[in-house]
Amino acid sequence: MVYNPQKIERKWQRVWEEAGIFKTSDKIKGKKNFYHLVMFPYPSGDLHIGHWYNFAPADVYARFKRMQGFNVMSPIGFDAFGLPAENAAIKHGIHPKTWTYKNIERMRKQLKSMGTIYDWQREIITCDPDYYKWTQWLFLQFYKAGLAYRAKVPANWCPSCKTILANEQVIEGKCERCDSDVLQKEIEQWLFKITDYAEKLLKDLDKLDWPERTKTMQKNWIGKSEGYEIKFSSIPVFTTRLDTIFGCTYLVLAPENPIIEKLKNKITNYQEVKRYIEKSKKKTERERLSEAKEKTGVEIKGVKAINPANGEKIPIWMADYVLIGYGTGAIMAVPDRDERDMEFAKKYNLPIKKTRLVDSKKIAKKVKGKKITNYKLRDWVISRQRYWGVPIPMVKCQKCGWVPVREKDLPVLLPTLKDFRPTGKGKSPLAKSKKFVQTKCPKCKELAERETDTMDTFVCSSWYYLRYTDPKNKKKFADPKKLKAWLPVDMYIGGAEHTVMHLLYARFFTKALQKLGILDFSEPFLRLRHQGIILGPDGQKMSKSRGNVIDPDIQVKKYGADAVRMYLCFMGPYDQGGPWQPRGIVGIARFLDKIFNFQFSIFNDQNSKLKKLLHRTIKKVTEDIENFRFNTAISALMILVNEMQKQKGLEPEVRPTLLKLLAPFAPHFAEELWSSFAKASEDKHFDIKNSVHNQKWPKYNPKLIKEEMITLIIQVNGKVRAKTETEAGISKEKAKELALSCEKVRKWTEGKKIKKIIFVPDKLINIVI
RNA sequence: GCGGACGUGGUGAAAUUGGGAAACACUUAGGAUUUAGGAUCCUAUGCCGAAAGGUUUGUGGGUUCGAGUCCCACCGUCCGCACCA
Repeated sequence: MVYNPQKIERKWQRVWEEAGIFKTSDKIKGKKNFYHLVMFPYPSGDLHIGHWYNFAPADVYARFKRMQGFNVMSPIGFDAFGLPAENAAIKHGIHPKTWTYKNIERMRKQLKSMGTIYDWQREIITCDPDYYKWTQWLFLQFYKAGLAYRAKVPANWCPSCKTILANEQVIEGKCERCDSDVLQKEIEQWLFKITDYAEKLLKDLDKLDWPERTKTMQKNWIGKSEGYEIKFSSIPVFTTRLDTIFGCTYLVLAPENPIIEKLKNKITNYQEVKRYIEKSKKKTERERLSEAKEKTGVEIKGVKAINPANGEKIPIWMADYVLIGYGTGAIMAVPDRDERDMEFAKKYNLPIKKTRLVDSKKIAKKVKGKKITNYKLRDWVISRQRYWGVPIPMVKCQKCGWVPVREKDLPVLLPTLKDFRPTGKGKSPLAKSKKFVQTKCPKCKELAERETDTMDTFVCSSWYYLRYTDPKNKKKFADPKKLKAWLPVDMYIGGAEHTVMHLLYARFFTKALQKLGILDFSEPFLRLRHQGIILGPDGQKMSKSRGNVIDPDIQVKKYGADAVRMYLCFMGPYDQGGPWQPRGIVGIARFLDKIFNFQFSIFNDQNSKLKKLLHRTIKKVTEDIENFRFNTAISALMILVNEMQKQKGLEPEVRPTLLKLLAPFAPHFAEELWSSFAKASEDKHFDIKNSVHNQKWPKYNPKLIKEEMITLIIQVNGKVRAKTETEAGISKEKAKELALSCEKVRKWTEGKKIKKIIFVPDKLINIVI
């Protein structure tokens, strides 16, 4: 018999699908529900090896949990709205919708070839009206609760994508998607009040089983700091170091600070001030960042502020190193204590004064300071001036102002536009469709206009994990009973790049919906694990131009899906990723081949070495999968198989147990051998109910993993000089005797005085001379 | 600059609480089998050495009977934040 993975895999995928063995029901008697979730993919066109690395080891975990007796739900869907679909569609001259659904079709096929346990009946696609109807509904709930509001705020404008971006989507002053320099622009926008939840988002991190670095990054992003707000004359200032107030020698305002406009009449150099304001407005975010080393500023002449601590008159300056969006947009400068203030003071010859530290609380009382907590987190701008997204369900009426669309009129359908390209004028292409724009006011029924901006895609992905529990519900976004049955998510797996975007937004949504009484839990994802990034064989990021892309389809053709799954698990720690080694997968292929062609005979020996190894392997594989150490789990299986080969016969339980342990990693392979094994041993037709995947995960016998014989390490002065086999539980005295009788040891100890003996039971003895 | 993670053979990597460094693979070499190639099996494979033995976890120091693991300094890589007062 030759191991032919392609044939086997196709066969079993068909059998499983027909039998529906991976369909999930909301309740199974005697089983606990386990919600296992992978971050849903963006329908980019082809499944690349990175997707496989996300989904395959995750599927190993899901299958493992399933065999452990949990009722596992592992759903999949597509995060289908967003800029890339539009950009690709523009490039290829097709409609984003056509492009998206074509890609989904293709990716579905590829996903199925992986042999995952996804329940396809729960599939969701965020650009389906059946889905985004509820995205709009949730927006309306937020609006009613005051969590969605409209405001003219300075926001990040990407001139290439021609839309506003959230702070989280600007990386080093550049657009997260296209790398263009981002400009500051003031437009009226819809925002979500995520800042209301800053404290809760920060505090609740403590109760999550998430990677530490991810929690730290969220903490830093939220950026809490406590301090005081005090007034210098009429100018409020925020400081965390009120104790340094006696060293304050001048004030600095942000150029955008509205106080400057109010002081206009008193300012003697207003022209100069205005020029500076205009200049800093024109700078891109990145220019401001790159100029960070060289500070600039202008004195606001004609006005002075008074330091409330000592009554001193001090000058007021304006500089763009002070940010309008943080604190009060004004600082008290203490050059003696603050490097930045010192640099500025030196450049412009401002006074520098040695400060004496005082008690913050006392001085706060004296200067009437208010205790204030500030966060770096800003409200989430969700308006996008682009076509391929969820229409914001709001109507602007001349008489009534902004009015929400009535719930029964949802969804507000995204019109099919021929020209869907962004306009660049600060309005979405939807504004070009009269049919879409013209509507009646839901309140007064007069003619009115629809909002034409669409929502940030991250809104769609902030709640998709809720919809999976009840994806076809037409009356509710999800049935409360079903939500209760599954949520919160027990295990969430995906890339670390979503740390301050998706993962933060989803947490905010959950908290907001809890407050609205829609959900009864406060955190969506209890446990989180990240996968690393797979690099090309050359150790570089995979890219078409470098020609180092590994196509999973080709690997599957060559070695089979099971080998690809297993190799991805075997290559190293899951969160580390690393280069794909073309030769590496060969080792896995050989391993599977070896098992497939294994010739064996059965015999009984309750205490055989192999049986003990088997139970140790069960223990190791179980613990390793639970801890996402797939690589060492596989190496343990390899050790077992190597030992099996050395033995002349097998204990009856060895083979079936090995197949169970292999089942999560190589599901088709294990099923094939399991079925032929079942047929042979029971001489009846294999029944899918007895599938290896419906077997109970093996348990180890604690008695069998206890060692009776150990290898005692004998050290002299901490150096290994000998090893000896001896029975477990040997006493210190006996061990000493044994050690000193060793010829190799005597060579080192002869004629020397023993100072000390260190004995570690069942492990080692160290003779110090 | 600040914060975090990390640094182990030719390669991917292992290594409970400080206790055998390099498990498991890949690669390479030699051998068996084979018409040949491939596949498979056996042996070897950190470095120096014929061997005995010595030596090895980025560098330097420290704690300890004993350090890849703990502490200090430095070098390097990666990630995140980036004037947040």
